[in-house]
Amino acid sequence: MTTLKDLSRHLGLSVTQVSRALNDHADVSEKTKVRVRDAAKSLNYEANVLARRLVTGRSGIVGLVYPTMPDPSDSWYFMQFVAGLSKEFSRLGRQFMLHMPDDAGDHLDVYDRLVRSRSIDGFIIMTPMVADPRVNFLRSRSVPFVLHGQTMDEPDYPFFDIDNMAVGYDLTAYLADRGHREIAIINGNPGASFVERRFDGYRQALRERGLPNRAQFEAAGMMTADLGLLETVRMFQSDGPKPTGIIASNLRIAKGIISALNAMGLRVPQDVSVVAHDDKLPDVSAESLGSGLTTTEAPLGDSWEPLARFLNATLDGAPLSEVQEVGPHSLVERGSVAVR
Amino acid sequence: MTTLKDLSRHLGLSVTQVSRALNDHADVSEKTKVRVRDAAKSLNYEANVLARRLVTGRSGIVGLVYPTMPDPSDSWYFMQFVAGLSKEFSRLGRQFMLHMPDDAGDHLDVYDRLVRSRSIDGFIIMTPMVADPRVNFLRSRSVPFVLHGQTMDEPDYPFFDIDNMAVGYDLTAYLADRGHREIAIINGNPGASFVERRFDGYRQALRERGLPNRAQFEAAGMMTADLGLLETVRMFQSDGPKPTGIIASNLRIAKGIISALNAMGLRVPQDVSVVAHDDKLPDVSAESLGSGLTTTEAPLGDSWEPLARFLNATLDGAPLSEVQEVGPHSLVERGSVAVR
DNA sequence: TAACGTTGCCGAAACGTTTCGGTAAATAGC
DNA sequence: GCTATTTACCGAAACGTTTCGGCAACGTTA
Repeated sequence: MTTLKDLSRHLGLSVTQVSRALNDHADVSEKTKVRVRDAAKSLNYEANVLARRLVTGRSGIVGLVYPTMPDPSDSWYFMQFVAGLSKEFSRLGRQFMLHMPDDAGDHLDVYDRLVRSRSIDGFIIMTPMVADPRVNFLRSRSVPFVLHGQTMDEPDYPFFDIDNMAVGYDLTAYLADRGHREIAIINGNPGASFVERRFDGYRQALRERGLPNRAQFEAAGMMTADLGLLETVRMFQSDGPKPTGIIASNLRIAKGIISALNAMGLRVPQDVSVVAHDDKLPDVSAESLGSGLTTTEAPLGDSWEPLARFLNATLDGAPLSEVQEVGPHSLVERGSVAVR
Repeated sequence: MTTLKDLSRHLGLSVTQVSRALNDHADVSEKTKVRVRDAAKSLNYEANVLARRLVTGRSGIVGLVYPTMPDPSDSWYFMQFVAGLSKEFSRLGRQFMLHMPDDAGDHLDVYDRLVRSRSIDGFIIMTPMVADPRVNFLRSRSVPFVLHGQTMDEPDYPFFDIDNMAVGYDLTAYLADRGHREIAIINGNPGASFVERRFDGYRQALRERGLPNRAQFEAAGMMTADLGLLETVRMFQSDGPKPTGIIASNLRIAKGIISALNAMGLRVPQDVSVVAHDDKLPDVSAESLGSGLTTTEAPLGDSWEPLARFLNATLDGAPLSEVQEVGPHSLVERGSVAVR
């Protein structure tokens, strides 16, 4: 394999100058640069990344620690995410590495080891918690990272997110403004930041309109059709008021809600209205649920490009203002809501 | 960050001896080893992989170049594969990196770049072709790799595979031995080694029994339910003899076959018998197809452990005999075959 | 006691880059 | 014509490991 030394010998230049020429530094004459580049090409020279990494102290690799083995139904999303990040980073000249620890937990030890052995330059963090230990840990070690989402405090780190509070608010307001007074929400795992933000939006919309905020109308859990089904049945079988409108935090939950309503002989939207947030994953579509589901939508698939870009820019020293973004979402009416 | 030098100063030992102690070399006294290990732990020392890589010339990273963006229905399998390899390698002290090139093709250029820049020590190669250019390329550069499958020639490389010829043979023989004379097979993409081997087994079983081997009874394509459906319809709508037994190369194809038969008013197994190979993927189960499908089975999920182990051993210099294995498969009768 | 193998240790070189500090020669300023 | 600046280059150090060759001290053997 050709090294810089070979090249320098061959050209009658110092190793220093050859290195600087190839890296396009200012104090190399244009003529020499051309000469060096030609020689590099003809000698089939490719820089040894291992040596470069040692001296720069950077591995050139960014990582994602995937917390759990995803549910089979999440696998398409997972794959899209991994593939998207992988490609995006390779386009940006970095490598992306996935780490899947065996056991559950926040895996701070995994981060610690990766950081200490200097094998990872920066991290992508998915679905952050309200107070996320990973964020605190990486911040304390001043290791670069980018969040898919935000924690609850003012973000002093790079992130890409959608306005989940607005999502919760918009869906609630949509139902309320059409006369619904008893509105339930079936949300994701408690503690996850996006879940709490959607709850916040939901509560704020209720509060502003003087509508009741009932504890038994707030459900949370792993976002599956089963959750939607079970929680809907629970709400309709317990004593007290029944919801006339239900908000689902994703389409799988919505699917479960609709199954439950059908099973109980309730029609959508005549008896109960249903709205949901749609991540635009290919496993379920809002059109195909019932006779079309009214949703807020924001494609999850649009997130990896900014995430990769932001982490990359951060590693290149970009200021915080350039690596924070709240992406758009929109409301699409499809007729799963009746006016009361 | 603690370095070897810090450690050696702290212990009053030479850097050499500290390094050798941590790497468990023979010429370090047991007492010193313990002392060094304790100090390393208490000083929170973790070897700088970048330096180690430079001096050993090895990146410690193995790679998989995933050829295409998998079909959504393949994503669970893909994820299992990636997760399995990732974990397995991390257990073995290596890191696993996925590369997903944008465009289709052999991606020999991708392999070339990864090899030349010394960023990957070895590769896992999935679904090899009968004559696989990647195998030839890596062999010519003497880069270690392991095959999930085999090419058609005598394998002089590490691999894990199942006996696909036997799979084709067993399924065919099972039908033939129950009186079927017109047996069709719907297989995977032509050129893939496992596909051709199953065809070979199918043909051999027919030949040995003096049964006709009709070109129109051999179908191949992307292994989806659509393929099974379309090819079944084609076989029954064209002139000439109709199959009384159909072999599906996986359960998705089988599902399509059964849909087609149902649509045409044919019953399984009374009118047409169906058997399949079952990879034990969680999206379809042999039990739930029709009233239970007779299959050969070999869990794909059992493959990544040997694959990782073999590549790892190869990198550590293990002889070929220890890194080649043909895994088991079994035949499970479930009553989708009628005796004629 | 002399020769010899074993044990436990060390200094220095090597891996192939990048970069710091310095230095001649060429150019510019006045 | 003299000083100041710019241009183009170089030697050497640094990054943190692993490993090669050597070397004392010690016990064993004859």
